[in-house]
Amino acid sequence: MEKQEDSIWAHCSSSSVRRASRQLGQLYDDAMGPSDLRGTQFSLITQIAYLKEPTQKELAKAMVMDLSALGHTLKPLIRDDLVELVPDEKDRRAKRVRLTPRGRERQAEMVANWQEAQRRFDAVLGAEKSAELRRTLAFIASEDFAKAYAAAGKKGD
Amino acid sequence: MEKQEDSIWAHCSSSSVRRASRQLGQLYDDAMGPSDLRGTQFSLITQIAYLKEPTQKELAKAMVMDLSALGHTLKPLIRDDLVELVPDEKDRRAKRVRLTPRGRERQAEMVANWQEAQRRFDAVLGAEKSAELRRTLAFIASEDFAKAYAAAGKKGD
DNA sequence: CAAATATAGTGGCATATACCAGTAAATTCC
DNA sequence: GGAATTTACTGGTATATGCCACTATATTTG
Repeated sequence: MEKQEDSIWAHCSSSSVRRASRQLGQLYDDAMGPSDLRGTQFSLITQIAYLKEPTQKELAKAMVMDLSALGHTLKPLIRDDLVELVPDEKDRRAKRVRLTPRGRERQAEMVANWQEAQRRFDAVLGAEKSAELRRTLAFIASEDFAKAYAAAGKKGD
Repeated sequence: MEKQEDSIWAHCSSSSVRRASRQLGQLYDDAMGPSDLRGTQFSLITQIAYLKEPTQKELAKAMVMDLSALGHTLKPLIRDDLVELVPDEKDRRAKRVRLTPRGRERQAEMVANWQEAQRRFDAVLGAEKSAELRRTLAFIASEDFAKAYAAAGKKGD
């Protein structure tokens, strides 16, 4: 009981993930070269491209991000004319997120840079472990995980 | 080559880690109960306690965090009298980070809450996979990893 | 030892991200 | 169909985190 000798990283999954995300944020941003686009922004516009004009709500859910956080994160991209918000036809509350031509262009340009950053990652960790890690993290980010996590607290809480 | 059909989460380790960290930030903060202390702050003061009065530089390194980012992050904790900065005796440039009595108290109080949050995590992912994940993430956060990552770019770049 | 350089921190600015309190539009319920 | 509720988003505030420029102190060098 007096021990708890080890660093928190050895025991806390949340802190471990967070710390790794700081390291990778740095490494990927460096590897992707001097672009005005951050790694976070690249993954965001890539997700927008993938979802093809999602509402903010849909995009936030895919990103596992708070809706208002997403709104704030979009602002610099809108300011720089990479993204625009267009009101939904049917639901006038909703606004769809769309890449501008410039946004599509920048996204496409960055793909090769991202691939290089990811190639390095795979080279260091190994393609197998890399893929396995992404699967595990995708599960952790899933709704199923969140539900199971909530359920695991029902009794002990 | 035209494909790239899958979502970015399936291919980008950095984005995957980041997205999982958002989810876990939420889940842990919820599970740790209504405290004025965030999960990030708990892990920070726990690391301070572990290192026993580190300099900001040392602490930043352990956290894999930018020195100035650390400085900013410490401010609310100093304001709330959980942490204090004391000039180092020998090197007057350096300031050591020390928990106040109140800080030690709050840290100790939160340990049980954190354990519950972590217990849930292990329950959902499985203790084995959980431990394995933390090992992988600790490697990713290590200097060895950063060096190997840099080296992996030397040729292709 | 004095000048040049390196190190530790600070402050300003920018993005990332969350919570909460609105606002407006849609949906549900008498 | 109009009131109550829910949903989608906005804006404000706070923490999280990084970069850069600057300051103060230490270390290295000639």
